[in-house]
Amino acid sequence: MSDLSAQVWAVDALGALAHETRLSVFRMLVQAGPDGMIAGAIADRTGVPPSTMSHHLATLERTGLVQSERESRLIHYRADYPGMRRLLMFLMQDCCQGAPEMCGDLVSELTCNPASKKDTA
Amino acid sequence: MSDLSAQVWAVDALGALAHETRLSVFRMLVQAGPDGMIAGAIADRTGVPPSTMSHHLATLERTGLVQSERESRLIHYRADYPGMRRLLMFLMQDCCQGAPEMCGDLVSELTCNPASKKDTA
DNA sequence: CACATAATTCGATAACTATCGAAATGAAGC
DNA sequence: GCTTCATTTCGATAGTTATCGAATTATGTG
Repeated sequence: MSDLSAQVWAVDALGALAHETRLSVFRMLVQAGPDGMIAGAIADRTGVPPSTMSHHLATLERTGLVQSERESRLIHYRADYPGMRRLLMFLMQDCCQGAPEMCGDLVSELTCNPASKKDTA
Repeated sequence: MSDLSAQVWAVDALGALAHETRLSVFRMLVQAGPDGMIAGAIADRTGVPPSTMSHHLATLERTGLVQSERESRLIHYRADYPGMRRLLMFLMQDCCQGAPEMCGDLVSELTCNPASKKDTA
């Protein structure tokens, strides 16, 4: 049962990331770390009008890829790490069936180049 | 340079998978293994008319997630493993920056539960 | 070459998604 | 309780993507 509805969710989550603006925002929020960013700052930094950005953020939140929290007048958005992890798990496990040609050694490649290319070969 | 254009490609590839029919087809092709499946069989098995399926397959192929090869009158489609691997790499490395909360231990979870849930918790 | 079969491309229509200004909501501060 | 500021919701329009039958191309067979 989990598999069919997992796919329905995955289609939605993939669709949420399948947009230039939304993918940039998600990456920006990953970079921003646990504090995330304020809605207005996200709109400013991307040059997208607030009402448009609000829709994009709602799309990302609806699929569980970002979370929001109001702090007085400001709304903080942050990347939802478990949500993204769930998507990666779906792709590797349910979709690719863990096939090593696709999934193998991915993490060790990351571990050797942890999120920056400063480290020389 | 690679990062900006990698994102443009990723948006396309994510969009290719962000469709119920196309995601099912991709999973079906992973299951089918290296021989892949014939176009008509894919259409039959999903109940989607051939012309519609042809568009979906073209979308998947355009983004490098499947490959096709003609064998006389039949066209074989197969999952493009390096293409999917590239997408997983993008998501883990460029998008998530290898953050362990999202990317950590994914492969070991796969290794312990290789593509089946028979194994109890 | 006529024929049959596999698949694609064309073309029109329907369905969905994106965009953004204007109006509404929510939260403070005076 | 009026004002201001941050953000969302509404609503209309534009743009993109999906769908599928009909026409076309590619390939093999008698």
